[in-house]
Amino acid sequence: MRYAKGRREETRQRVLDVASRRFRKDGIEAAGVAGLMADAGLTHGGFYAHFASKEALVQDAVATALTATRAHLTNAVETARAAGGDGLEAIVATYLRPVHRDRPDVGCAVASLAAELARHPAETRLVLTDQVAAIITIIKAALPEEFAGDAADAAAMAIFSTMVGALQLARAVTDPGLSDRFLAAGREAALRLGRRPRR
Amino acid sequence: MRYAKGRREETRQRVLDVASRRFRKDGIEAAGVAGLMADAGLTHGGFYAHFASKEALVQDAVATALTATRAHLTNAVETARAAGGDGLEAIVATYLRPVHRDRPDVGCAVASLAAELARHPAETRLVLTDQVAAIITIIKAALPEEFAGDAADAAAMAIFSTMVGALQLARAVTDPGLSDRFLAAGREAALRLGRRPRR
DNA sequence: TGTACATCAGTGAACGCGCGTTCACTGATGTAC
DNA sequence: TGTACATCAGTGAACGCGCGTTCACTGATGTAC
Repeated sequence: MRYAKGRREETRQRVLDVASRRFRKDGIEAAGVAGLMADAGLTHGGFYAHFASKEALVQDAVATALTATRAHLTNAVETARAAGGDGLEAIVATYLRPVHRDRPDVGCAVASLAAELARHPAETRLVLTDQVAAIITIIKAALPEEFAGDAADAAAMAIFSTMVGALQLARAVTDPGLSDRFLAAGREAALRLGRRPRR
Repeated sequence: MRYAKGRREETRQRVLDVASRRFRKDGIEAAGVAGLMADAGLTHGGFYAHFASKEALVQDAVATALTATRAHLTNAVETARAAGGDGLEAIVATYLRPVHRDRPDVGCAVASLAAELARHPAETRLVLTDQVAAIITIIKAALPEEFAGDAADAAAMAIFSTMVGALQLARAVTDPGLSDRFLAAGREAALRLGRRPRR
């Protein structure tokens, strides 16, 4: 049957939303096309009316997920600054919160998928690269004025690396106390990396 | 046929070595039992004479891989100290070397598999947890004397988080220059986290 | 020492299942007259 | 305004393939006599 005007785009968005959550929760390989479509209330055959391949969906889903994560980070910075607080503190507190550890499905796709995406085609890794660069820019903008140029880039990259690693370790480890300590150690370290070195 | 005395253990080790490399290179899910056995020069049916399940192999392979990684780190510390150098510098330089980024198959399984292992059964995650704790202990022992107790643990956990995150980002990103800068930023940050805060 | 037999690592076919993708088909809607 | 028809998102069966696991079987070796 032919469907009403905005329906096609609406369906595409629904599949994209389902995929971006399932990929982050279960991994890309473990989330099959048929299951994603079922979650979106459709049968699997219709998938290719919206995406050229599963890999094309992965690219769109990674971009969608990380665009949302960037919005969360930007919003955290703005809210903190409006209240007279520190932008970097807001980023670090948001990223290394227990709820972020416990809800990978709505969390940062870099933490949940970077290792898996490293094995994907260059086109897919390029999407990730652009998103990572944009996140680095957000962190850089939240750094104190003392940081400039290459030093600011390096600090932002180190802070992001620390947050990604700490979140993953907090998720992987079975001991809840150790998990909490990875989050706390990551927060403390990320903030320290955002201060001007005293040397 | 019945085989010579040490043959069973020899075969088991060969499968384990193949698995620990393939898991790190391709991911656990992407490395199938049949393929692993073929790489070990065997047919897939014999797999269950050595391992109760693929998950049991995963547990052994993760332990094997990370035991080797711990040995590399310990060795780097000892070699550096014997030459009058710094233990932490040796760890950081070893971990965030370009060759480690480019050879995940023989590298740290935490960097390549932490996110995937976070979705595995508790028994498997426990193996990872023990190995992570042992790595933290190695890093802690390479810290300056000023660090003590909880502060030393936190510093070691932050340093490991930074190294894991930086290595993953260096692997995932398509831009070689950006990749190198993630390694360099990670090295600088990890070393800074290993110095006593001046405040 | 020589012979008979039990052992068991390894083989290869088969199990049911899910994977990504293709394709002939459906049928309510938008468009053309 | 009313009718005929083209459109195309979505359906569901089918494609070949690989997955983890099971199982009857093989046959050189170690053991028992």
